[in-house]
Amino acid sequence: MSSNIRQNKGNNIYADLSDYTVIDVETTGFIPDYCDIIEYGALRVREGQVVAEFQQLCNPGYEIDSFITAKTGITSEMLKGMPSPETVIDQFLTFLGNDVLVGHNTNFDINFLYDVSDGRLPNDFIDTMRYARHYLRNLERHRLIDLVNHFGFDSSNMHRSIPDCYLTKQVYESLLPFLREFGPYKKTYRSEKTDFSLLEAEGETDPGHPLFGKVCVFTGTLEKMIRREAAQLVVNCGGTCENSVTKRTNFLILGNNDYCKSIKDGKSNKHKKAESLSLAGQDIEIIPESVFYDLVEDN
DNA sequence: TCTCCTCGAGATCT
DNA sequence: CTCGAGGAGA
Repeated sequence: MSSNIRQNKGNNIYADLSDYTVIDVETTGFIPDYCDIIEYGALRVREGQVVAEFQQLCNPGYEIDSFITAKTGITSEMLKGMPSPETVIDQFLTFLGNDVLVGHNTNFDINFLYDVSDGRLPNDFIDTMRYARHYLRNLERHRLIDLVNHFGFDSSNMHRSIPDCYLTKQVYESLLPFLREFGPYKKTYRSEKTDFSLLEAEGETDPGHPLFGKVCVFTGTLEKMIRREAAQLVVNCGGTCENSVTKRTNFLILGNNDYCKSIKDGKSNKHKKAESLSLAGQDIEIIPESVFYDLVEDN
């Protein structure tokens, strides 16, 4: 089974559910083409309560690597006499039924299950990692362990399928309030991402602040935050943000543009335009990101 | 101005 | 894989 064509896979969805099934599989490695499931795990949830569990160790037919044993605690010895992954998949699919499947980095589990079931896995699924990356942007990392710690759950018993399913359920429930408040993530184009005109100041603005009444424009990738967050800081100081350098522009904030292949001399088109406007006498300053943060914090 | 495209960076699962 | 960024083209 080719791993990059999984036509009948379900969709990765945003949904506020109380009936679903949590899944987690342990495997011999990352790549479905070369690795196998060694443990199935699932929890059927109805009205928010676990009403059934499915747990089964499987023997892939070869010794498993020591680093898998170190990670999961599953040894080759434990798998002796266990059924093969292929002989368990039908029971597992029956357990899943038509439920939406909840997991952490669910694509990983789905791809293994899809392949071993020969494509009989059309269930839509929910990925708590994706939710967390969207709603908990301030977290440095979004591994299951990071979310478990963030929400204050007990992480002492991780890396087997059933305990991880329970933790994933708790994490999903903890992320639902964010979904309710902010709505599902929508793929947005720049027009929405960078429409800063609707931003309102959080708190009082200081007319004496250097950014008060000033028009700011960003170029390049900011190191410390996305543009919308930086734009909010500007608005909090009484300034506004726009998307292109014009005769109104007072500050151009330079992010990192190293990656951009089309920029050959280290300066973006916005940068060049700002320089020419500056030479023409316009009140425009070109400042690096670090200076920008000093400015907005100066209040 | 708005939409579509491409590119590079970074992250998660065992 | 997803996401944010600039740029082309309408």
